[in-house]
Amino acid sequence: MTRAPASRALESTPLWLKLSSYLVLSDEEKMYLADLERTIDRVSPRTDLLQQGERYRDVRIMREGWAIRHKALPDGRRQVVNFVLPGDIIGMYCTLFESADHSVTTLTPVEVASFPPEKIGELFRSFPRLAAALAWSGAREEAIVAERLLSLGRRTALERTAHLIVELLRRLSVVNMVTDGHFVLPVTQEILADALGLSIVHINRTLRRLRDSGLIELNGQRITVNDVRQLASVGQFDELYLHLIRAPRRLERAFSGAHHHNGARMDGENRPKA
Amino acid sequence: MTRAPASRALESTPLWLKLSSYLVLSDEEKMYLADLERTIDRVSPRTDLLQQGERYRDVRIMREGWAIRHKALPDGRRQVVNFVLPGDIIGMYCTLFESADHSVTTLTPVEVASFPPEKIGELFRSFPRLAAALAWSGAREEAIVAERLLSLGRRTALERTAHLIVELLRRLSVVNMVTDGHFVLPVTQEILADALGLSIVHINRTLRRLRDSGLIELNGQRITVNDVRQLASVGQFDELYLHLIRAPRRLERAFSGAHHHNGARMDGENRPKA
DNA sequence: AGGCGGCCACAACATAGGTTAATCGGCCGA
DNA sequence: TCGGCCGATTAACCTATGTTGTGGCCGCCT
Repeated sequence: MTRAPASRALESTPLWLKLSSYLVLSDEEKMYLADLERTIDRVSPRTDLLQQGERYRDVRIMREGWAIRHKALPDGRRQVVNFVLPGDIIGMYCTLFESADHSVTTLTPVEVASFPPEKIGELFRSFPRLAAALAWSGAREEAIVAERLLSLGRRTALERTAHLIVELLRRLSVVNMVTDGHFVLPVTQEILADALGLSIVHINRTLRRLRDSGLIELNGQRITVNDVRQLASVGQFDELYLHLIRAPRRLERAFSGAHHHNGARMDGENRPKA
Repeated sequence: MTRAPASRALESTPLWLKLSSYLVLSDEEKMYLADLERTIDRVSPRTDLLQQGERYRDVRIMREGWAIRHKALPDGRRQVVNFVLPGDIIGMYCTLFESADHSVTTLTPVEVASFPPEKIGELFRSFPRLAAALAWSGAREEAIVAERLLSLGRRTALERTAHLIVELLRRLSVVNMVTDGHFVLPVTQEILADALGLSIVHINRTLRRLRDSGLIELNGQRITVNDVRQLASVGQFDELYLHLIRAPRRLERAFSGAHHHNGARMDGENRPKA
């Protein structure tokens, strides 16, 4: 793990992009966020950022690369709970727990920022709108896991696989990682299998079917989605669960501090005072 | 739905019991919590407290009875995401989303409290320790869903079923709903099937196996767990994911407000449970 | 260059779990 | 009291997915 200076503090980081799709945030908030992303580590592929049973440390922001959040059974069976993509947060509520009930492992070279969990409290106090945006990001993660539960419980292998591909497409779009319907999927079939609750052989069969039907193409790690509509329909994909809609108006009342009398609007370009 | 006056405002509600297992809270905090639970509704069995696609309204606290959180596919297949037990919160972060991606339906007569979501912001500002405890409860829910994902993806039918029974036993214990290893399981086999991603027939077979092996007994809605250890071992149950351990010390730094000088210590007279 | 390990691919076979269908008992409303 | 309905139970049969095993490709090390 290499620690490196932040090179693009005031550029648009993936997290910033993601949060911006939800809430218009002020420059001041952008600066605070940039500060959270100041301490940066570079991590090699196939490295654990966190291990099941281990004590939690810092909160982390994924800036670049892919990782997986996964849980293992004592006998080695493994389930990938979710993919960690640029702009995702790792262990946002880690202070609340004594130790981690899952592992996080990098798939590619990764760039992560870390900050001490106390910052979260500070955030809620001083930048409630930003905190709300982060809370949204966290709640959305839960929604994604719940949707994957629906997949594993009630969708067939073909449906699950199609659904996952569309989900990744949508999530990656938000952070500008999709061009013309294709993106890099730095994932072995074993990992896909562990994410979808299938055997590696069956994932292979299923991908073949999707390729044969012309819905997707695979060249190495690049996947091209030829017909999103149809793929989404195969996977019974309904993007409601991604909660991509902008923040509802009522958010202001709930999260902005009553002790900040600045009249800031939740959906405007206004900003609360520090 | 009948609205009724709160009858036991200052008694120990299930939520209070649950939070107390995590954090020792002050009388002031108890009173604030009681205030959140002041507006109470009674709801009949098989009633939706929330419907997929519907706009979110209030935050709710389950005080009595059971409900399920579930998601449905357009063709009717259904997955139960989680059981909502007394002391659980429904839609804690509901302000953040425009509309619900799941439904919540009662299984028994239910007593729920409702409060407007703005209270959550107030909570974070004025009662940070209580807010931390609620955040813990929410984060734990996510952990439970992730563990169920592991079940559906990688555990066999027998393992899943055993695991769920032990999980319910543990969760119900915290709110004093278990006596001598037996509790009321107000659930049809169809619901169990939908929770475990199995067919109704196969759940039946599986329960039979568990009964035949003497691990559990079923009489109507009462289930008796004869040998928790062994049942846990069948289900590869590791309670780590329930995060039942008392709040870590570092919590105080993160969540307590810097502008609050109430002298309450985050870890009170706590000690980790054996 | 040769060998090795990781990953993909596919065929042949095995099985956990799904489906269909029939029976039974309990509860409730007419 | 008599249906009628809902849920549990079980048997017989079926299929989606798992398992085992082989071969091929490619990159990497020595």
